[in-house]
Amino acid sequence: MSVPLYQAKAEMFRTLGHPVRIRVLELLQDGPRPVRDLLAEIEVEASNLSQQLAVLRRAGIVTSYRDGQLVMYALSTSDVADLLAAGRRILGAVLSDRDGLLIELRARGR
Amino acid sequence: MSVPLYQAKAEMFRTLGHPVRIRVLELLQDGPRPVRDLLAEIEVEASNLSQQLAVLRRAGIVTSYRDGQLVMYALSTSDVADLLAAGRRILGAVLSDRDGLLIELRARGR
DNA sequence: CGGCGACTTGAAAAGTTCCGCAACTCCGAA
DNA sequence: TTCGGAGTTGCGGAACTTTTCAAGTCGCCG
Repeated sequence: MSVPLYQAKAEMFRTLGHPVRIRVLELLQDGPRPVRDLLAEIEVEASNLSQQLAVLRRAGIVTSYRDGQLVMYALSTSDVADLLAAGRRILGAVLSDRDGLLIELRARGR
Repeated sequence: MSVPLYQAKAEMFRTLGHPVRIRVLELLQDGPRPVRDLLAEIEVEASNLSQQLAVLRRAGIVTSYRDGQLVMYALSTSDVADLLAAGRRILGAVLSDRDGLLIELRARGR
């Protein structure tokens, strides 16, 4: 066992710590999607999205495959959805006194 | 409009993405603890630990208070424990997928 | 009061991550 | 075969984080 467990955990959380990556994961919660779709929903350069997807792929959080001329991405495990849900709950708890984000959180769930 | 929600989420995950901070949170899961204790369990300089604690404090994930000559830290919400548990599950899923792949590769002599 | 132990803060150096650009690969259609 | 669309990769500089060291605060004991 070369990498200590707490370091592997830290790496995993750090992998989620980027706005584009969070948005990708939220979109993938509803099922696999082609890069084209992700690109249409997230305002970012193609090369930037591609780099963020590579980060998620390297961490083993998503998988990709080619379907004809499109490249599809999917969550590698549905546990990711639980993690995002737990994150949402903490954000709710932490923001509950200040910052109007809480209202947005309740209204949209994402 | 304040900070977009997906950015607040990303910041929260980024906050957890550091080995020392993960260890602190794991130790705090069993209840409040003084800095002295944390320092004894985590191999790091006092000033470094203090900076990491400040990061967690600023993010609202932990709270601190003074008790006599000691400073105590505690999780600000028990939801943090759920998040760590969800992280652990994903790590398990991701690592076992990798192992599975490794075994398959070995079996095929590639 | 003065010193000590327990922490925190500030600031600079060292280390990482992010981002746009250009160059690339790959597939399918003409 | 050549073209174009869909993605990916490499690179360098800007932006951010982490670490370290020195100096600072705070409460307690003698």
